Amino acid sequence: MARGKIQIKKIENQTNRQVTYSKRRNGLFKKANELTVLCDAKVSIVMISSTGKLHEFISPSITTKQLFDLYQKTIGVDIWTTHYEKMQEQLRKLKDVNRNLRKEIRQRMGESLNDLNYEQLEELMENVDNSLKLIRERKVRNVEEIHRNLLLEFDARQEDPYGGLVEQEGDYNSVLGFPTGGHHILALGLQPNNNHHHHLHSGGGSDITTFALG
Amino acid sequence: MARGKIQIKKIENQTNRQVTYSKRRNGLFKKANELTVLCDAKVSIVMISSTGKLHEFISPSITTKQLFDLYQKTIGVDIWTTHYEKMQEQLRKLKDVNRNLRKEIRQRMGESLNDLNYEQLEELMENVDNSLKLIRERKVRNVEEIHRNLLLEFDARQEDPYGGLVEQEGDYNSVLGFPTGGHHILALGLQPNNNHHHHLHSGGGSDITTFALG
DNA sequence: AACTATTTATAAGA
DNA sequence: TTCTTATAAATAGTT
Repeated sequence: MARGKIQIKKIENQTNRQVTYSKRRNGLFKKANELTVLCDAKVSIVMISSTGKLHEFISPSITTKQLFDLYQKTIGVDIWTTHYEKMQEQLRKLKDVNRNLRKEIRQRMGESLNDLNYEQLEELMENVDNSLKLIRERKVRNVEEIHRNLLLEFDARQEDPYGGLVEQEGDYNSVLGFPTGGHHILALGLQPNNNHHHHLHSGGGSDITTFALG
Repeated sequence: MARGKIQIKKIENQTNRQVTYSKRRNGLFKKANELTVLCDAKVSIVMISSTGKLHEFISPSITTKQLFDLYQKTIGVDIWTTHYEKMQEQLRKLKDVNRNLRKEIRQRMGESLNDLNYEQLEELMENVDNSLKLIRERKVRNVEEIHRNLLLEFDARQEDPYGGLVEQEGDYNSVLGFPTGGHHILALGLQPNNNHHHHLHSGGGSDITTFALG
């Protein structure tokens, strides 16, 4: 738009393209800022260059998060889906597992036995009978020995209070051999990525920021 | 920028402000589109006018959601914290419950008894002993009756397979009276809001869209 | 990063 | 909202 008109098509020369990107980005952000002030509007601009750099402009009166929240509330697009879909799946599976655990306990307590057929009932009975023997056997042991073990246990548990995460413990599988439907608990890495490069682009208390993609 | 220079400050006359907003918004979107094409960049603009209308521009090569995902991955700031913080808390509590349930089962099976003192061991033994009696008693019942109950149960469970959600079942509380730390599971409403008003702003296969806030 | 000839955006008016 | 147009602002090509 100066020293000659240009066609609006991709600039093939990479250097030219980057220079133009930089100049026009500044122009765009300046315009966005003017619009913010003149019209009392809220503007968010996020852009990624052909080299993968991320730049953003955000009106001073709002945060990007707030605008994103508003955006998703207004448009209804499930922006969060990819992030909480996995967690919801994990939650659902944990609830299933807990449900099965509760059921097993109830059965071991002599409740909810209607779900069991005769063979399962017999199996359960033998299992509980055997458990009772174990417990009784244990009970008759010297109390001092129990106490000594407790102290040893206590030391060990200082480092690993619960013996690992649920994921490491694996799926719920009934000791009585009830089908569990093949549930699988996934390990998820849901911590925010923090090893980013953070670089303030424009001075003067502006809200224009530049980030490098990981 | 024409017929006289203007100060970059809020236009007080509302009509003027809206006219300027509309004109400059078009200008900004045009510039954004040129930048997209010329420099092979990806640009997202979301803006909210002083009257609460939401407008957006997005480069054809990407969706707003993709750019948002990329934004959060790049910047890593916990934009989503408020959304998944609650879920993480819920996950943590479910895992606690899960852990306690597993522990109780192990103890009922005669394992992990070192955590128990003598009184608890005795209580457990009596409990299991009583459970065994219940199960044995049940086992001697007529198999036909069991079968009849099974059929009745089956019909009932068609509607409500698991008898309610974990939330409704309440926290885990050991039947043996172990402390649970007062855990509380929260119910979350995390469904995206879909009752939005959707209105295409610009023609010509553009990616410029206008939304009215609910 | 600066310069500047030109193109483009737009404020005010219709 | 759209058009017109004088003028301010942005910027392509150059240094």
